[in-house]
Amino acid sequence: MWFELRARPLPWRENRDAYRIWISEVMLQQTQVATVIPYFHRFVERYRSLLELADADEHEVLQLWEGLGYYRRARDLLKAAGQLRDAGFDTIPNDEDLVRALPGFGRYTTNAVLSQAYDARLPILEANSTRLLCRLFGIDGDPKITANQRRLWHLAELLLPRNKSGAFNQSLMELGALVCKPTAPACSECPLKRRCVACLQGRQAEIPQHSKSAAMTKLSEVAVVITNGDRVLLVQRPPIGRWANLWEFPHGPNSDGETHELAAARLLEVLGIRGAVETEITTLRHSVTRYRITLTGLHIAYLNGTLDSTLYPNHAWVQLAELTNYPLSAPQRRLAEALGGACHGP
DNA sequence: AAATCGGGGCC
DNA sequence: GGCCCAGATTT
Repeated sequence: MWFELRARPLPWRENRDAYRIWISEVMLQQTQVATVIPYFHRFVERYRSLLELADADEHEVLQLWEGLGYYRRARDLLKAAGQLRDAGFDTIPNDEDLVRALPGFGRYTTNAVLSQAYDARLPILEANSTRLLCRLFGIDGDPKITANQRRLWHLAELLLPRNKSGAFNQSLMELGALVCKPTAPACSECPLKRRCVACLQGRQAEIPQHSKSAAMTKLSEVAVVITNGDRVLLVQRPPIGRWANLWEFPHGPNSDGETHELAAARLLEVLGIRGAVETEITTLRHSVTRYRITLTGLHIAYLNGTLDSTLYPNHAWVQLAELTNYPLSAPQRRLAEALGGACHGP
Protein backbone atom coordinates (compact mmCIF):
# COMPACT_ATOMS: atom_id res chain seq x y z
CA MET A 1 0.00 0.00 0.00
CA TRP A 2 2.97 2.26 0.53
CA PHE A 3 3.95 1.47 -3.02
CA GLU A 4 0.53 2.22 -4.47
CA LEU A 5 0.66 5.62 -2.84
CA ARG A 6 4.24 6.59 -3.40
CA ALA A 7 5.43 4.85 -6.55
CA ARG A 8 6.99 7.20 -9.07
CA PRO A 9 5.22 7.42 -12.43
CA LEU A 10 8.09 5.96 -14.44
CA PRO A 11 7.66 5.49 -18.20
CA TRP A 12 8.03 1.70 -18.03
CA ARG A 13 5.23 1.56 -15.50
CA GLU A 14 2.65 2.97 -17.90
CA ASN A 15 1.61 -0.53 -18.92
CA ARG A 16 2.80 -4.10 -18.46
CA ASP A 17 4.31 -4.57 -21.90
CA ALA A 18 7.00 -7.19 -21.30
CA TYR A 19 9.12 -5.69 -24.08
CA ARG A 20 9.21 -2.24 -22.52
CA ILE A 21 9.84 -3.67 -19.06
CA TRP A 22 12.72 -5.68 -20.47
CA ILE A 23 14.33 -2.65 -22.11
CA SER A 24 13.99 -0.67 -18.90
CA GLU A 25 15.48 -3.43 -16.75
CA VAL A 26 18.50 -3.81 -18.98
CA MET A 27 19.10 -0.07 -19.11
CA LEU A 28 18.74 0.13 -15.35
CA GLN A 29 21.53 -2.37 -14.75
CA GLN A 30 24.19 -0.45 -12.85
CA THR A 31 22.56 2.76 -14.03
CA GLN A 32 20.41 5.16 -12.07
CA VAL A 33 16.77 5.79 -12.86
CA ALA A 34 17.17 9.47 -13.72
CA THR A 35 19.90 8.65 -16.22
CA VAL A 36 17.85 5.97 -17.94
CA ILE A 37 14.60 7.86 -18.55
CA PRO A 38 15.60 9.87 -21.66
CA TYR A 39 17.39 6.84 -23.15
CA PHE A 40 14.33 4.70 -22.57
CA HIS A 41 12.06 7.14 -24.40
CA ARG A 42 14.35 7.33 -27.39
CA PHE A 43 14.83 3.58 -27.55
CA VAL A 44 11.22 2.41 -27.37
CA GLU A 45 10.19 5.11 -29.79
CA ARG A 46 12.74 3.93 -32.33
CA TYR A 47 12.03 0.23 -31.71
CA ARG A 48 8.45 -0.09 -30.59
CA SER A 49 8.36 -3.85 -30.25
CA LEU A 50 10.57 -6.87 -29.87
CA LEU A 51 10.18 -7.69 -33.57
CA GLU A 52 11.26 -4.20 -34.59
CA LEU A 53 14.30 -4.50 -32.36
CA ALA A 54 15.12 -7.95 -33.73
CA ASP A 55 15.48 -6.44 -37.20
CA ALA A 56 17.49 -3.45 -36.03
CA ASP A 57 20.96 -2.52 -37.18
CA GLU A 58 23.49 -3.14 -34.40
CA HIS A 59 25.39 0.02 -35.16
CA GLU A 60 22.24 2.06 -34.77
CA VAL A 61 21.35 0.31 -31.51
CA LEU A 62 24.81 1.08 -30.17
CA GLN A 63 24.44 4.71 -31.15
CA LEU A 64 21.19 4.92 -29.20
CA TRP A 65 23.12 3.40 -26.29
CA GLU A 66 25.92 5.98 -26.36
CA GLY A 67 26.41 7.37 -22.89
CA LEU A 68 24.96 4.44 -21.00
CA GLY A 69 28.11 2.33 -21.01
CA TYR A 70 28.37 -1.44 -20.63
CA TYR A 71 27.75 -1.82 -24.37
CA ARG A 72 27.49 -5.57 -24.03
CA ARG A 73 24.00 -4.92 -22.71
CA ALA A 74 22.97 -3.44 -26.06
CA ARG A 75 24.51 -6.26 -28.07
CA ASP A 76 22.84 -8.87 -25.88
CA LEU A 77 19.54 -7.04 -26.22
CA LEU A 78 19.76 -7.41 -29.97
CA LYS A 79 20.89 -11.04 -29.78
CA ALA A 80 18.07 -12.00 -27.45
CA ALA A 81 15.50 -10.26 -29.62
CA GLY A 82 16.74 -12.17 -32.65
CA GLN A 83 16.66 -15.48 -30.83
CA LEU A 84 13.12 -14.90 -29.64
CA ARG A 85 11.96 -13.86 -33.11
CA ASP A 86 13.59 -16.94 -34.64
CA ALA A 87 11.81 -19.08 -32.06
CA GLY A 88 8.49 -17.62 -33.12
CA PHE A 89 7.86 -15.22 -30.23
CA ASP A 90 6.76 -11.64 -30.62
CA THR A 91 7.40 -10.68 -27.02
CA ILE A 92 9.13 -11.99 -23.91
CA PRO A 93 7.32 -15.21 -23.04
CA ASN A 94 6.32 -16.08 -19.48
CA ASP A 95 8.78 -18.96 -19.30
CA GLU A 96 11.49 -18.68 -16.68
CA ASP A 97 13.87 -21.31 -18.06
CA LEU A 98 13.55 -20.12 -21.64
CA VAL A 99 14.10 -16.47 -20.76
CA ARG A 100 16.92 -17.19 -18.33
CA ALA A 101 18.86 -18.87 -21.12
CA LEU A 102 18.80 -15.77 -23.33
CA PRO A 103 21.89 -13.56 -23.50
CA GLY A 104 21.76 -10.74 -20.99
CA PHE A 105 19.22 -12.44 -18.73
CA GLY A 106 20.74 -13.23 -15.37
CA ARG A 107 18.74 -14.14 -12.31
CA TYR A 108 17.79 -10.59 -11.50
CA THR A 109 16.65 -9.48 -14.96
CA THR A 110 14.72 -12.68 -15.64
CA ASN A 111 12.82 -12.43 -12.39
CA ALA A 112 12.27 -8.70 -12.61
CA VAL A 113 10.80 -8.83 -16.11
CA LEU A 114 8.61 -11.87 -15.54
CA SER A 115 7.29 -10.70 -12.20
CA GLN A 116 6.50 -7.22 -13.45
CA ALA A 117 4.99 -8.32 -16.76
CA TYR A 118 3.21 -11.50 -15.69
CA ASP A 119 3.24 -11.50 -11.88
CA ALA A 120 5.45 -14.56 -12.04
CA ARG A 121 6.28 -15.46 -8.44
CA LEU A 122 10.01 -14.85 -8.68
CA PRO A 123 12.14 -12.85 -6.22
CA ILE A 124 14.55 -10.07 -7.13
CA LEU A 125 17.65 -8.79 -5.44
CA GLU A 126 19.51 -5.68 -6.52
CA ALA A 127 21.22 -2.68 -5.02
CA ASN A 128 18.14 -1.05 -3.45
CA SER A 129 16.53 -4.18 -2.05
CA THR A 130 19.93 -5.40 -0.85
CA ARG A 131 20.37 -2.27 1.23
CA LEU A 132 16.81 -2.45 2.53
CA LEU A 133 16.97 -6.12 3.50
CA CYS A 134 20.35 -5.74 5.14
CA ARG A 135 19.00 -2.98 7.37
CA LEU A 136 15.63 -4.61 7.98
CA PHE A 137 17.19 -7.86 9.18
CA GLY A 138 20.40 -6.40 10.56
CA ILE A 139 22.68 -8.32 8.26
CA ASP A 140 26.28 -7.54 9.15
CA GLY A 141 29.23 -7.78 6.86
CA ASP A 142 29.66 -7.11 3.19
CA PRO A 143 26.41 -7.96 1.36
CA LYS A 144 28.40 -8.90 -1.72
CA ILE A 145 30.04 -11.97 -0.24
CA THR A 146 28.53 -15.25 -1.32
CA ALA A 147 27.11 -16.25 2.04
CA ASN A 148 25.22 -12.99 2.39
CA GLN A 149 24.05 -13.10 -1.21
CA ARG A 150 22.49 -16.46 -0.47
CA ARG A 151 20.81 -15.15 2.68
CA LEU A 152 19.46 -12.12 0.87
CA TRP A 153 18.08 -14.08 -2.08
CA HIS A 154 16.49 -16.47 0.38
CA LEU A 155 14.87 -13.60 2.26
CA ALA A 156 13.62 -12.02 -0.94
CA GLU A 157 11.98 -15.32 -1.86
CA LEU A 158 10.58 -15.84 1.62
CA LEU A 159 8.97 -12.42 1.73
CA LEU A 160 7.43 -12.73 -1.72
CA PRO A 161 3.62 -12.68 -1.40
CA ARG A 162 1.35 -15.20 -3.09
CA ASN A 163 0.15 -12.74 -5.69
CA LYS A 164 1.07 -9.28 -6.97
CA SER A 165 4.70 -10.29 -6.79
CA GLY A 166 5.57 -7.76 -9.48
CA ALA A 167 4.30 -4.85 -7.44
CA PHE A 168 5.94 -6.29 -4.35
CA ASN A 169 9.32 -6.56 -6.02
CA GLN A 170 9.10 -3.02 -7.29
CA SER A 171 8.03 -1.75 -3.90
CA LEU A 172 11.18 -3.22 -2.36
CA MET A 173 13.27 -1.30 -4.86
CA GLU A 174 11.19 1.84 -4.62
CA LEU A 175 11.37 1.90 -0.85
CA GLY A 176 15.10 1.36 -1.04
CA ALA A 177 15.51 4.14 -3.57
CA LEU A 178 13.23 6.76 -2.00
CA VAL A 179 13.35 6.06 1.73
CA CYS A 180 16.02 3.53 2.64
CA LYS A 181 18.67 5.60 0.90
CA PRO A 182 22.41 4.87 1.11
CA THR A 183 23.06 7.96 3.21
CA ALA A 184 20.57 9.75 5.44
CA PRO A 185 17.69 7.28 5.13
CA ALA A 186 14.26 8.79 5.84
CA CYS A 187 13.41 6.30 8.57
CA SER A 188 10.74 8.52 10.10
CA GLU A 189 8.57 8.04 7.03
CA CYS A 190 9.39 4.35 6.57
CA PRO A 191 6.51 1.90 6.90
CA LEU A 192 8.97 -0.67 8.28
CA LYS A 193 10.56 1.51 10.96
CA ARG A 194 9.14 -0.49 13.84
CA ARG A 195 10.37 -3.77 12.41
CA CYS A 196 13.73 -2.65 11.11
CA VAL A 197 16.72 -3.92 13.09
CA ALA A 198 19.01 -1.15 11.86
CA CYS A 199 16.46 1.57 12.67
CA LEU A 200 15.60 0.19 16.10
CA GLN A 201 19.29 -0.07 16.95
CA GLY A 202 20.23 3.21 15.32
CA ARG A 203 22.72 1.46 13.05
CA GLN A 204 21.46 2.75 9.69
CA ALA A 205 24.85 4.22 8.92
CA GLU A 206 26.71 0.99 9.60
CA ILE A 207 24.47 -1.29 7.58
CA PRO A 208 25.06 -2.37 4.93
CA GLN A 209 28.75 -2.53 5.51
CA HIS A 210 30.66 -1.48 2.44
CA SER A 211 33.73 -3.46 1.57
CA LYS A 212 36.94 -1.58 1.89
CA SER A 213 38.49 -1.18 -1.52
CA ALA A 214 42.14 -1.89 -2.05
CA ALA A 215 44.48 0.97 -1.44
CA MET A 216 45.47 2.63 -4.65
CA THR A 217 48.60 4.51 -5.48
CA LYS A 218 47.88 7.59 -7.47
CA LEU A 219 49.28 7.78 -10.96
CA SER A 220 49.99 10.83 -13.01
CA GLU A 221 50.21 8.86 -16.22
CA VAL A 222 50.25 5.29 -17.29
CA ALA A 223 51.75 3.42 -20.15
CA VAL A 224 51.71 -0.08 -21.52
CA VAL A 225 54.61 -2.21 -22.66
CA ILE A 226 53.94 -4.99 -25.08
CA THR A 227 56.57 -7.48 -26.13
CA ASN A 228 56.57 -10.21 -28.70
CA GLY A 229 59.83 -12.11 -28.61
CA ASP A 230 62.54 -9.50 -28.95
CA ARG A 231 60.19 -6.84 -30.23
CA VAL A 232 58.97 -4.31 -27.72
CA LEU A 233 56.39 -1.61 -28.02
CA LEU A 234 55.53 1.10 -25.55
CA VAL A 235 52.09 2.62 -25.79
CA GLN A 236 50.76 5.48 -23.77
CA ARG A 237 47.49 4.87 -22.07
CA PRO A 238 44.79 6.66 -24.03
CA PRO A 239 42.85 9.44 -22.30
CA ILE A 240 39.80 7.22 -22.15
CA GLY A 241 39.53 3.48 -21.83
CA ARG A 242 40.55 1.16 -19.08
CA TRP A 243 42.93 -1.59 -18.16
CA ALA A 244 42.55 -4.23 -20.76
CA ASN A 245 43.76 -5.13 -24.18
CA LEU A 246 41.87 -2.17 -25.40
CA TRP A 247 42.74 1.22 -26.73
CA GLU A 248 40.66 4.03 -28.02
CA PHE A 249 41.76 6.70 -30.44
CA PRO A 250 40.00 9.77 -31.71
CA HIS A 251 38.86 9.77 -35.30
CA GLY A 252 40.91 11.48 -37.93
CA PRO A 253 44.67 11.87 -38.29
CA ASN A 254 46.91 11.90 -35.22
CA SER A 255 49.66 14.38 -34.51
CA ASP A 256 51.93 12.68 -37.01
CA GLY A 257 49.35 13.16 -39.73
CA GLU A 258 48.58 9.48 -40.11
CA THR A 259 45.11 8.09 -39.59
CA HIS A 260 44.56 6.06 -36.48
CA GLU A 261 43.53 3.12 -38.57
CA LEU A 262 47.00 3.29 -40.05
CA ALA A 263 48.53 3.79 -36.61
CA ALA A 264 46.81 0.65 -35.40
CA ALA A 265 48.08 -1.24 -38.40
CA ARG A 266 51.57 0.07 -37.71
CA LEU A 267 51.26 -1.04 -34.10
CA LEU A 268 50.57 -4.57 -35.25
CA GLU A 269 53.42 -4.44 -37.73
CA VAL A 270 55.88 -3.25 -35.12
CA LEU A 271 54.93 -6.24 -33.06
CA GLY A 272 55.44 -8.51 -36.03
CA ILE A 273 51.97 -9.87 -35.76
CA ARG A 274 49.95 -11.45 -38.48
CA GLY A 275 47.37 -14.05 -37.58
CA ALA A 276 47.57 -13.95 -33.81
CA VAL A 277 45.77 -10.67 -33.52
CA GLU A 278 42.35 -9.64 -34.61
CA THR A 279 41.16 -6.11 -34.48
CA GLU A 280 37.58 -5.20 -33.96
CA ILE A 281 36.60 -1.66 -34.75
CA THR A 282 33.48 -0.16 -33.26
CA THR A 283 32.35 3.38 -33.36
CA LEU A 284 31.12 4.34 -29.93
CA ARG A 285 30.80 8.05 -30.18
CA HIS A 286 31.20 10.03 -33.31
CA SER A 287 34.54 11.14 -31.99
CA VAL A 288 35.94 7.83 -30.80
CA THR A 289 36.89 4.58 -32.44
CA ARG A 290 37.66 1.57 -30.32
CA TYR A 291 40.19 -0.99 -31.37
CA ARG A 292 40.00 -4.27 -29.59
CA ILE A 293 43.26 -6.04 -30.08
CA THR A 294 43.53 -9.60 -28.94
CA LEU A 295 47.06 -10.04 -27.76
CA THR A 296 47.31 -13.78 -27.94
CA GLY A 297 50.66 -15.01 -26.78
CA LEU A 298 52.00 -11.57 -26.04
CA HIS A 299 53.25 -10.08 -22.82
CA ILE A 300 51.85 -6.88 -21.40
CA ALA A 301 53.06 -4.75 -18.52
CA TYR A 302 51.70 -1.54 -17.14
CA LEU A 303 53.87 1.13 -15.70
CA ASN A 304 54.01 4.68 -14.49
CA GLY A 305 55.57 7.55 -16.29
CA THR A 306 54.67 10.48 -18.43
CA LEU A 307 54.78 10.15 -22.16
CA ASP A 308 54.04 12.73 -24.74
CA SER A 309 53.04 10.79 -27.77
CA THR A 310 50.54 8.09 -28.53
CA LEU A 311 52.75 5.49 -30.11
CA TYR A 312 56.38 4.73 -29.39
CA PRO A 313 57.50 1.89 -31.62
CA ASN A 314 60.59 -0.07 -30.65
CA HIS A 315 61.24 1.49 -27.29
CA ALA A 316 63.00 -1.13 -25.24
CA TRP A 317 64.48 1.09 -22.58
CA VAL A 318 61.57 1.33 -20.20
CA GLN A 319 62.35 0.39 -16.65
CA LEU A 320 59.87 -1.99 -15.09
CA ALA A 321 60.95 -0.75 -11.69
CA GLU A 322 58.37 1.92 -12.20
CA LEU A 323 55.71 -0.71 -11.80
CA THR A 324 55.99 -0.52 -8.04
CA ASN A 325 52.96 0.15 -5.89
CA TYR A 326 50.31 0.12 -8.54
CA PRO A 327 47.73 -2.48 -7.52
CA LEU A 328 47.65 -4.51 -10.68
CA SER A 329 44.84 -6.95 -11.19
CA ALA A 330 45.79 -10.60 -11.05
CA PRO A 331 45.99 -11.09 -14.82
CA GLN A 332 47.91 -7.87 -15.20
CA ARG A 333 50.33 -8.98 -12.51
CA ARG A 334 50.84 -12.34 -14.15
CA LEU A 335 51.59 -10.64 -17.42
CA ALA A 336 53.96 -8.23 -15.79
CA GLU A 337 55.77 -11.08 -14.07
CA ALA A 338 55.90 -13.07 -17.27
CA LEU A 339 57.46 -10.08 -18.93
CA GLY A 340 60.10 -10.08 -16.24
CA GLY A 341 63.27 -8.21 -17.12
CA ALA A 342 62.63 -8.29 -20.82
CA CYS A 343 62.27 -4.56 -20.92
CA HIS A 344 65.48 -3.64 -19.16
CA GLY A 345 67.40 -1.46 -21.53
CA PRO A 346 70.66 0.50 -21.48
C1' DA B 1 35.57 -16.23 -6.26
C1' DA B 2 37.45 -12.72 -8.96
C1' DA B 3 37.82 -9.86 -12.99
C1' DT B 4 35.75 -7.27 -16.58
C1' DC B 5 32.62 -4.12 -18.71
C1' DG B 6 31.41 2.39 -18.30
C1' DG B 7 29.39 6.38 -17.80
C1' DG B 8 26.91 9.61 -14.89
C1' DG B 9 25.43 11.34 -10.29
C1' DC B 10 26.49 12.67 -5.86
C1' DC B 11 28.92 14.06 -1.48
C1' DG C 1 38.15 12.15 -5.94
C1' DG C 2 35.94 8.21 -4.17
C1' DC C 3 31.78 5.73 -3.98
C1' DC C 4 27.38 4.21 -5.86
C1' DC C 5 24.10 2.67 -9.31
C1' DA C 6 16.99 -2.04 -11.10
C1' DG C 7 23.98 -6.93 -13.10
C1' DA C 8 25.73 -10.34 -16.54
C1' DT C 9 29.36 -12.95 -18.26
C1' DT C 10 33.70 -15.12 -18.37
C1' DT C 11 37.56 -17.42 -16.37
